[in-house]
Amino acid sequence: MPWSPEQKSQTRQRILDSAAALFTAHGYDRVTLGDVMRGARLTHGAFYAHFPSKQALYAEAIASGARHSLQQRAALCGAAQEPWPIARMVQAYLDPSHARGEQSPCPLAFLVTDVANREAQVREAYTEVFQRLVAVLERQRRNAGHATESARQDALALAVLMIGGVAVARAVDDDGLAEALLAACRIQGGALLGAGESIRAGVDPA
Amino acid sequence: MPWSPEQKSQTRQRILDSAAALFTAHGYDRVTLGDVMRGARLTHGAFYAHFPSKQALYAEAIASGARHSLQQRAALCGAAQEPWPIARMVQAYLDPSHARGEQSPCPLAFLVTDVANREAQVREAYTEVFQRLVAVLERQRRNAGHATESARQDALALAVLMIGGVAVARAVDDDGLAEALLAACRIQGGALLGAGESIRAGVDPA
DNA sequence: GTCTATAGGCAGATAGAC
DNA sequence: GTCTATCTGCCTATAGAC
Repeated sequence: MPWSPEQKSQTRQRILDSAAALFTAHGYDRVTLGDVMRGARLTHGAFYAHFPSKQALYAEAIASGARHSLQQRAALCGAAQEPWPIARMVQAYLDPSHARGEQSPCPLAFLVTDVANREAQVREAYTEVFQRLVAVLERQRRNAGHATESARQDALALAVLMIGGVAVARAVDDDGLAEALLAACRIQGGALLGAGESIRAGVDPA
Repeated sequence: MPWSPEQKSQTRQRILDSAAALFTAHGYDRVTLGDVMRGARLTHGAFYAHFPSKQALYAEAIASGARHSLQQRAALCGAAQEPWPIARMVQAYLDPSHARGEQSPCPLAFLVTDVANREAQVREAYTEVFQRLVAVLERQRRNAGHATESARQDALALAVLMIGGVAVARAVDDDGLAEALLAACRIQGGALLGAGESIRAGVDPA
């Protein structure tokens, strides 16, 4: 059975997709290479023809998974939408369905803690995707007429609110609490984005 | 060599302290029972005289560690301090030294992701401590004259900002970025607490 | 490139002497 | 209660046939 060069890269991509889904859902240590390869419809022996180690796969899976997740979420809130497509993206990010792991969840939130103290490769991948998210949020603030420094501060706080909100919602063992907490983040996030009256729901931050 | 009843509970506490420190720093899977027992100056064989399983130890370590961490942080910002001791506590929580793991770090932030999808025991422990933190923040808002519902929303968002801020700062591979992000959270957290002019540092949100 | 088989190591849990 | 020794199973990584 011959193998075309593009067939290999397709297989590689299948492994990567399987890895992104599994790692994001369960964390690095609770996923075995056997699980990943099974998800890619292969056996574990074939792994090392595509990646040098589990750690390397993890780093690539984070990069690939986060890009895919953010792009999809951005696409869902289409560029051709109303006044603030980014505000809608933030709301979608903080939706309970995302915290439950539906619709290609974001490794940034699902793996925050899992990444700490891990090899340089992994943390670099995480950092790069995080910077990308912050940049998107920051541009939105600058376009709304805010000073560069202030826009960056708001963007950083908003990114933390998004990631932290989903992460804590997932950690907590009480659906009602999780939803209340996500709602609070959506409101606070809306305020931070300056979406103002059109999104806020009757809060009064004094 | 005889053993008094209180000597056993002292030993148990040593194990618990060792476990809290190690789990918080490295996460559940990267810590072995051998590590924990070594930290308590015992050998691994003695473990099961005190706890039924590693998971049970983890749950207790989270509860004990978080209580200890929050109490200590609250104590550091003494009850006899200026107008808003809680505002000071929030600032201390979001200090880079905390994110670096100094001064008995908070499992709530260091283990957010590590706890997801784990046994009921573990998530219950996490949830209970989280509720405790939110309650403290919420009372502060109510005492400041805010409506109950609004106070709870603000408290939830603030808790997420604290936990998420420290977690992301730890995940990221860039000290400058980590500090900028923590600073943004401190400012945003100060605003959320209504600490206003006395803590804010020249930001203009609007 | 993919398979089966296995090397090699590690860690949770248990047994039994003291 | 604490120790040493061991059982047991799992997982990363490699070897070698196809």
